[in-house]
Amino acid sequence: MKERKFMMFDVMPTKDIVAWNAMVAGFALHGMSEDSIGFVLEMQNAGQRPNRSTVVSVLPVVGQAKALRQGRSIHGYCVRRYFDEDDIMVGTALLDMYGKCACLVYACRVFDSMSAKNEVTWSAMIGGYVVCDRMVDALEVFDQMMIEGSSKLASSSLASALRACTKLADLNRGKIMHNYSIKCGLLPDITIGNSLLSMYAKIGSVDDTVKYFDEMVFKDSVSYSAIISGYVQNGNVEEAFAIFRRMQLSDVEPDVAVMVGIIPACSHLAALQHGKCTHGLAIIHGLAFDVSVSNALIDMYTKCGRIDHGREVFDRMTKRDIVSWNTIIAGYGMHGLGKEAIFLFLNMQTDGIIPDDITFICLLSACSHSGLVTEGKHWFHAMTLNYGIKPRMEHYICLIDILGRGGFLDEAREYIRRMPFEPDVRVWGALLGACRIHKNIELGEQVSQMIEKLGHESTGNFVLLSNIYSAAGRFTEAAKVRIVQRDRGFVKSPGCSWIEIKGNIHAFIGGDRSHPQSRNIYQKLEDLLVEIKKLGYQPDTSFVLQDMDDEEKEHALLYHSEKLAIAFAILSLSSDKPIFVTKNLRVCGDCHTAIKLITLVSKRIIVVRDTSRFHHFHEGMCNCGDFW
DNA sequence: TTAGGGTTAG
Repeated sequence: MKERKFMMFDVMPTKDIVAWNAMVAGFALHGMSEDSIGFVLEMQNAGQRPNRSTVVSVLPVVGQAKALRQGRSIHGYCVRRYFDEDDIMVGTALLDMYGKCACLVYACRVFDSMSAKNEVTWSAMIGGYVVCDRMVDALEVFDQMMIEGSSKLASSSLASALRACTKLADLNRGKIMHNYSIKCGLLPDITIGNSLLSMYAKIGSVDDTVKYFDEMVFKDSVSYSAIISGYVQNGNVEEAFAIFRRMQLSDVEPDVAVMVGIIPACSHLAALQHGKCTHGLAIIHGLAFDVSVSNALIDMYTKCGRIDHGREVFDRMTKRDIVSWNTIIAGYGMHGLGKEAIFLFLNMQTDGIIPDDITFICLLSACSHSGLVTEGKHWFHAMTLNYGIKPRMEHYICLIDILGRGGFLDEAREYIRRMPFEPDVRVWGALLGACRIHKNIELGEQVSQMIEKLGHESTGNFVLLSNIYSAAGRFTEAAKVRIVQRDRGFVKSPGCSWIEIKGNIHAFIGGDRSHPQSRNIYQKLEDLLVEIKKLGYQPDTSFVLQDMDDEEKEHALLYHSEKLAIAFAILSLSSDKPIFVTKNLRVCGDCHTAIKLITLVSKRIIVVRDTSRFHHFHEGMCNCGDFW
């Protein structure tokens, strides 16, 4: 505010209400919420009474800052001065502010009390429900508006309604709105165009999306980021890269949102070379030092196996937000570096950032991956006692995971019993996973029954129970579980591992012989098997689900996708290069043992990312301590 | 006074 001394405003000999309001609106326009709100207080101190225009200028800023306390006091001021009576603009600004502050009860109260509403009022109410994740209600208000027909249809209302359809994955309704926007002539509106594109990319087929994208007459950076992030969130990573390349050939410049959309595509593939190229592009376009882009880069590097690069990006940031800290803490957790994760958690607070509920999920999962049972329990309780954050289902899942992996199955069961809300299938799933690790058949069966009662079986849980039986040699029961799984339509997705060599992704499925170098790969694997058997490797056939004879089982294990990817990497990379493999499922226990020994015979460092974490294999050891 | 794209966990 010091610079203000030099402003025109300060040199004005007399300041009327118009001048004060212009300043409030000016700060608001530049997103300077604190200054805008502060100025309203300052004008009152200077003896100037805010009028309707002041209120209408400052309320959107209050909403943006989610400053409910100030918003309520402004509301009180409006009531005292009768501004809220029959003034559509004041009423709309108030209800919009309440909506943005997630205070829907008040938003609705203002909305219902308004005797006259215009299209902006309806739009603000629909938007309020969308902000608060109440999509069904948002669409109900939209319908009500259409039935009443007293206001014209604002494109903002349609945009919010389309967003509700997207969140609800309601493609049919979205398509109806698409037709409706054509009828109303709203399609050329870029906001509507991009909302439709975003909807198709997030819930439609790739064909639908490309068709619509190609039909768009005008495309801006929002169009590109909408389609790219929509694709990435849906797992259509290749298609996202294709659109990104099209963008580079177009005259549209990438912006922060485009970069933040495409960077996770590299993380999905664990494609470090792609990630580095994208990082380079962000630097060229002057976007690499943006907080959100840096956050996405930290995430990308940690998920591509390079926690060191992630840390470099983190250390170089001049400004960090809560996402930066959560991302780096989660990164250390994933790499099994729990102590460092706790150290950073403490550092973030000295840096003035208050941990949120997500921070604790990152921290607890870090404790789980590092076997830090005492620390995990401590932070779970401290979260409520010292930080006032009530544990959600996700926090319980982490806690059960920590206790379960650590072998404290009874304690985990007790925590579930004492939960203040009903545990969902994921909580039971965490306990079932622990039963698999610690081979506790009795509890495993009980937990499976609980999961069945909930009626939310998933493929993963069937596989876990089947594994528990197989590990105990009870193949009849294991087979029964698999039959039930098949009859109920759950299909186990095939294990797939991939590796990036010189910027190309090579993917392998178990037993796969489609790779051009398949013969060499299988030969290499046979050679490795001979070598590691000399070191005492015995195939752990309990990880084979089928009741085959031992020789068959050994073959099924030998050709698991992660082993194929590693054999190919040893053939393709010079011996000083670490090998990074990514798998779409958890690493199998037998592969885990085999890979430890492979690091000894091949003198390689092997890093495997599975769905849960990173395994750093080096000199016959894995940093997960054999719990994952 | 309203509206389109983005990063963290599970």
